[in-house]
Amino acid sequence: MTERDVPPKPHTVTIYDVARRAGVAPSTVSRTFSRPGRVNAVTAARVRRVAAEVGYRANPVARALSTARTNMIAVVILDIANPFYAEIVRGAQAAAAAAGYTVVLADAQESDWLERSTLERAVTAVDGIVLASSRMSDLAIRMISKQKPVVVLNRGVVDVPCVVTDNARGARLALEHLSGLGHEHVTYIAGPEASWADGMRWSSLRESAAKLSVRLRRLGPFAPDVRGGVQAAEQFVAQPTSAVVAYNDQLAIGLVRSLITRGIGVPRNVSVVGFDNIAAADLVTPGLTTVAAPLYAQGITATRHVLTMIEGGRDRTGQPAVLPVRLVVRGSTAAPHRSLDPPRPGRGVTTSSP
Amino acid sequence: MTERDVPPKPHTVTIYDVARRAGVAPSTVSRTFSRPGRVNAVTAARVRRVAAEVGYRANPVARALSTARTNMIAVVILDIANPFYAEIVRGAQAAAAAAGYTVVLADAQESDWLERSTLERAVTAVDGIVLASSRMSDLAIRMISKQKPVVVLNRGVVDVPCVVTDNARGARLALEHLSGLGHEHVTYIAGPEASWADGMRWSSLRESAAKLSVRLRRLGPFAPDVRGGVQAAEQFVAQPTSAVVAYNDQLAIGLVRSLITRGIGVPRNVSVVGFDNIAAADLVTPGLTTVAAPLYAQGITATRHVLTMIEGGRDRTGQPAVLPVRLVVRGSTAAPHRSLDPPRPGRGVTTSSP
DNA sequence: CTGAAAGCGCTAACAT
DNA sequence: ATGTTAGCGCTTTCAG
Repeated sequence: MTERDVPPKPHTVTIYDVARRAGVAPSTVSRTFSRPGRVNAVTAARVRRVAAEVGYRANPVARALSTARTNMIAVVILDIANPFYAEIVRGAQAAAAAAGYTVVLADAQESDWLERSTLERAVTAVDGIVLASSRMSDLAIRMISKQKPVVVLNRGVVDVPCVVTDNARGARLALEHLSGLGHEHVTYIAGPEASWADGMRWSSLRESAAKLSVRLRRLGPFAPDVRGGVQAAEQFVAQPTSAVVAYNDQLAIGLVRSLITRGIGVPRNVSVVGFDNIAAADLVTPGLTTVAAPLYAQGITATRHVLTMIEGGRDRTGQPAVLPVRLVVRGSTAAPHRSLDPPRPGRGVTTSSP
Repeated sequence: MTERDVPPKPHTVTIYDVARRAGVAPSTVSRTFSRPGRVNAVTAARVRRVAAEVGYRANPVARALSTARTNMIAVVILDIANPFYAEIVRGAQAAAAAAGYTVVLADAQESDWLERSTLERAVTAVDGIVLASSRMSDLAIRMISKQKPVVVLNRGVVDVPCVVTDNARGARLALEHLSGLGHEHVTYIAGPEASWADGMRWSSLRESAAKLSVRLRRLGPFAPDVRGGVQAAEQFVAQPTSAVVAYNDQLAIGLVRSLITRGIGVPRNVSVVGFDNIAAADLVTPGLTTVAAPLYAQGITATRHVLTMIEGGRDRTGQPAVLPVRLVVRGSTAAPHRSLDPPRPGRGVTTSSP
């Protein structure tokens, strides 16, 4: 019934078909598409017309073989279900598209092994790679970075170009906000041990805590998702503080939800601030105060960077590019409720942990 | 300082290098990898050893050019930020990987135009395509389906293989559940007009309503996200019913949230059931009762199907494959609270809309 | 079972 | 500005 049952011979139209029908050499057809300007305007026009008529479509594979460029870059993410990556991917896609590149998304599903094997296959087929958070070792990353242009997001790896957010400033902003509100004792809900960002956030928090005279405590590590936040709540309620900073928004959201379920008010009894500013941060109740990361910009920046490297630009393996952050204040933070605040009143004075 | 500054000649190791070093013909090396069995066991072993030694890695592009198979399939999704697709993609990836294929994820960003242009480029570079919900017209889909194997998810398109969920049964289950609880008047919060699934759900709901003697009303269309649910709430509260069925979980979640904010209890005053059973359905409070779609299975099924078509299998363009659904009952549904239930008591008796 | 040779479709020097 | 001629790295007949 449909026409598609008929043609058993899907002979692809090649450059030669067009060349013959247009009365020019194959190379001219090629040039018309890949090197416009190096061909007479009217000839080019004719070629294009014929190409359109016969429905010619350049075979990207053949082109790739001869140019050694696939015009694809791989963006590796840890978990496609994590909303954190959505904006990053969008940015990457936008930057890539603008340069004529296609993004191949690889979901590592939080598995170091899967990430490596996926990359193993991909590395040969793409021109560059953006690692949007990686579970691989620095060594492994450095290794593949020797084969293809690689830039790492949200993590510092020696000898490999990186783009990170200003975790130090973010941590400071969060703590200053809390301190300004009157909180003197805050808990940090840590993310995965292997997370570079977690380390940065914690150490910056410690520094700021010292300066601001707030006592800081750490709980964790926890999985960086809502479930992890629920677990964190269990430990937290044992000896609560009036404020908490969580490794990321999902952890914070899980914590808040669990706290509320237990009858502990947010921000009435506990103020919570997260990191990242994922879309959900604005949807939960109360809205989550969080350190906003320029997700889209991260994707753009990282991708532009690989693109530059691909085009021959020197991989300025210097300091990582650091993107600015800002504090988005929503409903999850408020001045402490004296009655429930200091677990051990009269004792809390200054200093953070050593 | 690093070794990578030295080699200005990244000469790739080819089949020829291996062949020479192993003392066999290039074709033998090729066979060793692509056609094992057609080569003497010990020769093969030697080749493999040498290959490993020199770090040979087959160039997928060259292979693709000569075989006309890229071993990649494209999975097109509407919105990477929509959690609905996460599991589908996982399933697709699993099925693809099992068959030695790589998934290229294309995010259409809810844009018909972007979807088409992306596909335009991808179609030449992949062996098959899975359209996990598409905004394109049936005609456009049918068009590309003539160039490459395509299977459509969650939508019926004539002459194109599809895999859908049992919307009819899902709608029935939802309504039976509500009816069984004692609800006699339910509102359907509709999704996008262009959604095939929305049409199916609505018509099935109508049928079931007639049989169960529940009065059914429709509100919408609304964007299929949390924000849409919030909007729906505004209209809903004007003339509420004791129960509502939403086009999808996100809409339901937005509705519930908004209702609670307005002081309307769920399920105390209004029972809500969604569709899809996305991860968040189990995380919100109260948990969302929903018609669970076998997301992962959808991805698997659709992908296996394209794979079959790619391998030459006849594209059984018959009836769409329909996957089973089940009702997951959580906290968002309960027996109606007589006091607030029928907007106009004494009137509600039977029949649904025509 | 293994060699030799002919491309896959396109681009990239060389020539003209 | 356009035509010619080699390949890119791999698979695949076709012989031996």
